[in-house]
Amino acid sequence: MKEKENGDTENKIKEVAKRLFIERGFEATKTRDIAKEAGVNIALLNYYFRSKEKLFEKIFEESVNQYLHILVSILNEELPLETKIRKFVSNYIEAIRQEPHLTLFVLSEMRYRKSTVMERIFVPEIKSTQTLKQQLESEAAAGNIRPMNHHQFELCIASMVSFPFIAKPITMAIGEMNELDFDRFIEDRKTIIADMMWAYLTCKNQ
Amino acid sequence: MKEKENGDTENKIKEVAKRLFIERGFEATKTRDIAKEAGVNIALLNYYFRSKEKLFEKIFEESVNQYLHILVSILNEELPLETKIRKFVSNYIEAIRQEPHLTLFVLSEMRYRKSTVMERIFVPEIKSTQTLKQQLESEAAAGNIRPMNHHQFELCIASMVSFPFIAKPITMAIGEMNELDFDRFIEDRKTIIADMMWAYLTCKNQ
DNA sequence: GTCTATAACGGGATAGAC
DNA sequence: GTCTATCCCGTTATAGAC
Repeated sequence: MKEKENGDTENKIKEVAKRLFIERGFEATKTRDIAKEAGVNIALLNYYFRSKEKLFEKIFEESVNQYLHILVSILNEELPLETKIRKFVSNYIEAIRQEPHLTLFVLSEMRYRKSTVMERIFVPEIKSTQTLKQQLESEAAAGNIRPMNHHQFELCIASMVSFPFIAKPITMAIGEMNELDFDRFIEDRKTIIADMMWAYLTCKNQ
Repeated sequence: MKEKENGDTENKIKEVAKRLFIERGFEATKTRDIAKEAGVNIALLNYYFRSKEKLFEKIFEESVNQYLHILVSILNEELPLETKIRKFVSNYIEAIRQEPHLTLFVLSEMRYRKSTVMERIFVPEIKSTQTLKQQLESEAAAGNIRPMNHHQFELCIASMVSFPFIAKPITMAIGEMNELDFDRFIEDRKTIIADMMWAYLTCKNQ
């Protein structure tokens, strides 16, 4: 009876599969590679998950959930607007740093796979975030900031935070950066992005 | 002798292949699909391009070039900074509208294919764009704008412009948009993005 | 649960006729 | 140049022993 120290083969497979899927995408990931790196046989993948497709769907759904929890949790906190923006940008960046390939993975798989994940999970979860919207509206009504569509607002932040990671090879090549330079570049961005959003909302000299 | 009205089979193949590669990526695009949609046989692909790999490389290189010409041409024009920003954002958005899948295609293929395209073409082309950099520096020296690293500046614009297209399905779902709504949303962004960049650069009340 | 062996299939590439 | 037929490999999935 073979018994790995911590037992669970199923999790080992899923863990490896997740890493490979995220790095390479669905098509480029071969079941053989997953099995090999997990130290088991292909037959086991099918024993636990029935098919490559099913295994992928499970992982994709988990990834989307993981990605969402990064975002949503912060948005509903009770904080003054400027503080919230700064905290959100900073946490968002840190979260992506933990799993830098996740964004591009989700976006590229989303494009030609008509997964039901989006309607089932993504949209409901995101729409639960109404606090920020109300905050923008009331601050604008009070004349403290300029009025702004909250979707535009959110998309600006999401863009500026995640794009450098999505386009990391290009960013690094153009700026002639090494890994350390890139980290510093991203660190600087925390302030820049928050300042920029805040400048736009509050700037008087238009 | 079969002669199509406009002759060139080779171009027909390349055209179809380009569309499919851009829509689906390298791995998910099958030579059989290309041949079928081009109305020819697989043997012809290899006759003209030797292999799927070679065909792809050619198309990928062309796509990168196409993408770059969108960007670089505007950046070197002699225009006042604010005008240049507004024109750049607007033209960039229009260019992406012509080929909305191109950005995600280039970025996702870039990630796990160690193509030589980037070092050979991308970097030299982008680095030819020094005008904007100098402009930012001299305006800052004159006290007209706040000092800002030009890579950060460029990346902010590129992010906010291209991200909504990369994440189009998500953007549309969250905002409950149809195609027309999305177009309007993007149209609004032209002003928002330019205003935001300009507000950041010139805002006094920090 | 885990393995070996093998079935079943799909996909890229080529030979050779026209 | 363009086709048909075919090869051959890699990949997914399953049967069946342990």
